[in-house]
Amino acid sequence: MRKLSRSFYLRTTLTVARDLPGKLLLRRLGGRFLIGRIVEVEAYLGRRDPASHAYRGMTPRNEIMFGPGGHLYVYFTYGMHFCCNVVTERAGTGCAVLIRAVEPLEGMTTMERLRMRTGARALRSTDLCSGPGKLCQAFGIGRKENGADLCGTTLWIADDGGTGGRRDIGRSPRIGISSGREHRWRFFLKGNPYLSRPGKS
DNA sequence: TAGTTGATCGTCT
DNA sequence: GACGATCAACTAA
Repeated sequence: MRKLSRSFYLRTTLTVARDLPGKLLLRRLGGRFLIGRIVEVEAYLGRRDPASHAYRGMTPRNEIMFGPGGHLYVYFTYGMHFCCNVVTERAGTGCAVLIRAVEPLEGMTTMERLRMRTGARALRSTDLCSGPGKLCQAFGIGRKENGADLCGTTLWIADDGGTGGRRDIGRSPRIGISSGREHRWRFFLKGNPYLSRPGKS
């Protein structure tokens, strides 16, 4: 298993987004490991993308997006949820990839405990990390993780050669976007039961 | 199964 | 002051 290097993240955002499904998200949390396979992501293309937080330029909230690739951009939304993004490309571009869903592989009892804290009731394994807000909760990702270096030792992404080639990757319009006409910038593992919603491509 | 709604607050206009 | 890259519970059919 190989930790992804900085050069992986510095590539074109759509390329990074297409390559992320199938990779492993790893988190060291209080002496334990949390591991999940990324199954669903969305690309946000910075200044030229009306749906991106970076569309109107840099603000105190989104400044991490304008840093170099390979860092985590975490933001708070709807008054109750966090979402986590992988910053891509070189500094100044404001590009990122939102991680929307993960298949839990290790540390599931810790994930369950973290998810229960804010009152979730039914917790099948397919409900643990099947959405951007859910996976942040399950992995204990919040304000403190904003700006975390994915080339560090507490939170990173790795390749275990776990899934096959690009034929397994589906593609569809992004979810929850209302501004402008939508692009097919959502990438997911076809037929995977851990998606935030069925992957029709 | 599809559609609706309340919770809750940081961010930007 | 309005709204959002969401979630879970609820209703109707």
